[in-house]
Amino acid sequence: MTDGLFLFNSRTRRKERFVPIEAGQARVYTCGPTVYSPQHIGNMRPNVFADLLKRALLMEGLRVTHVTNVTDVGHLTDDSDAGDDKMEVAAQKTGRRAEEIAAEYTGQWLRDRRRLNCLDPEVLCKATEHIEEQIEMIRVLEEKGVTYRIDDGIYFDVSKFPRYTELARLDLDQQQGGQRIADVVGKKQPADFALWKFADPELKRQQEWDSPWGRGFPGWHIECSAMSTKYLGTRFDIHTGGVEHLTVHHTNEIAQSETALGVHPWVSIWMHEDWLVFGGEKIAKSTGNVLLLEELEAMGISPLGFRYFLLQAHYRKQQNVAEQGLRAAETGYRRLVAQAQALATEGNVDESAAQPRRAEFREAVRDDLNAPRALAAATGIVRDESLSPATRRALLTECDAWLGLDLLTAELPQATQETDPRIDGLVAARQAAREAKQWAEADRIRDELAAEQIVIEDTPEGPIWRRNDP
RNA sequence: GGCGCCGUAGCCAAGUGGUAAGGCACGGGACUGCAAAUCCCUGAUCCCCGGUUCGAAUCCGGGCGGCGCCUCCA
Repeated sequence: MTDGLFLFNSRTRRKERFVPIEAGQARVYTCGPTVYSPQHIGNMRPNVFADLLKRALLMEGLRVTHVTNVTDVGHLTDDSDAGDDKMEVAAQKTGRRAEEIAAEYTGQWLRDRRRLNCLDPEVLCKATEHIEEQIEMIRVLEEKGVTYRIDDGIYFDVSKFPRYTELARLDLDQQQGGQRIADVVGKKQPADFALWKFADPELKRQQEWDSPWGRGFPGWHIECSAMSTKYLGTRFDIHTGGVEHLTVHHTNEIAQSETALGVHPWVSIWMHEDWLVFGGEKIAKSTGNVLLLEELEAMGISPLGFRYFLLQAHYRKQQNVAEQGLRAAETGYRRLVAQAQALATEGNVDESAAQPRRAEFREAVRDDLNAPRALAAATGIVRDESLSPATRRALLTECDAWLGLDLLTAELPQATQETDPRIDGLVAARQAAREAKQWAEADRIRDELAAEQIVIEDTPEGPIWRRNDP
């Protein structure tokens, strides 16, 4: 592994050197959230991962067009339409409009992304605003003769797409799909999936549209194909998403897109991040063990402390989330920031001395976004006393362009910001006792405050206090 | 049943053929009236068995254990 950015391609299952389709320009599509409920920390890993990818591409000097979708139309719980529509269910439960729910959770997601220092995508597109494009793509597929109509909707016939099993290396005869859910009657083969679903006249949906095939709503997979084509063209460089999408969603996207657009490969590199697990189980809405970013903050884990946590593991491996690990990350993050910011600003930058350290960091980034190694390299820079403080600062600024941890600019929580007359009084009383060398009294007050989770720190400028993290 | 991932110090986690990164915790030290905060130091032969090799955590074979996907979920 020498020059260039190497990325693991799920399609070939190898690390490959990234070569953009158009020189100097990278086009990336990321499967975004379905906004029927709050996005939890498990959902944030793909955001941070995609952000690291984007920053790595920028670091290579490329222009980046990053497109992310928001699924704001309830797709169905499965392709065969045997389950409930999550947007519709959420709307019914709360008595609110689907649009209202979507707007709320889209906003929450964007806020959390930004607090995690994820760069905004160049294009943020919503499924409901691209119904036309989806219908158009389905129309093209129909013209090409790969669709068929049954009572339930318009379906894609996967037998018409020979490369169907390629991405996930499927053995269709051995797939056990349809075992846990009832299959739709009339499908030619289990893997066929809906492009357009007909509205059930009995059931009044909030979200339905007219189409050449009748009133209804789009199948889940078509939105990504239609919107990526609109904003990135008929072929683009990188498509990211969670591992669980390999077998169904991305496989179906490829079938639709390559058939409709007549291209291959439609996407050069497919990248998939693995799950965050908690107590031996994935963190997901379906398992119910979700935790929100704001809940993390209430525990004393800052958003960037959580980003640091995520950077400690490689994106292609499952990462264990546990309170101890989160706290370890928060502590490690604060110390790293404090050390970085303590570096003197004056002095010269020694370029030749900086080079090996820079190389070490970039090597890690270029090796399939190896964040743990990159983070270790940055930690090494802060503490490398053979480098002048100015050199270290300069290097850390470069590193942070990728890490996104605000190493030199973050404002750490200050201990003395809070004022409380009673506590301030006790702290002052203790200080007076100390000055009178009445140690027993001083310690008694300190113990009293400690019992309420208040910690006193004696600094050269006098005592300060803070509440211990819960 | 098919596809895939993983098992490294107390915890998290890099490393994928040449003799074990990093973080946190613990312990020791400095500092402190004692603490806290801070700084310094300190720990593992890599799930088990067999094989290949001059040499394996790293490759191959066989076990044991955990996780994910094949419904929606990042």
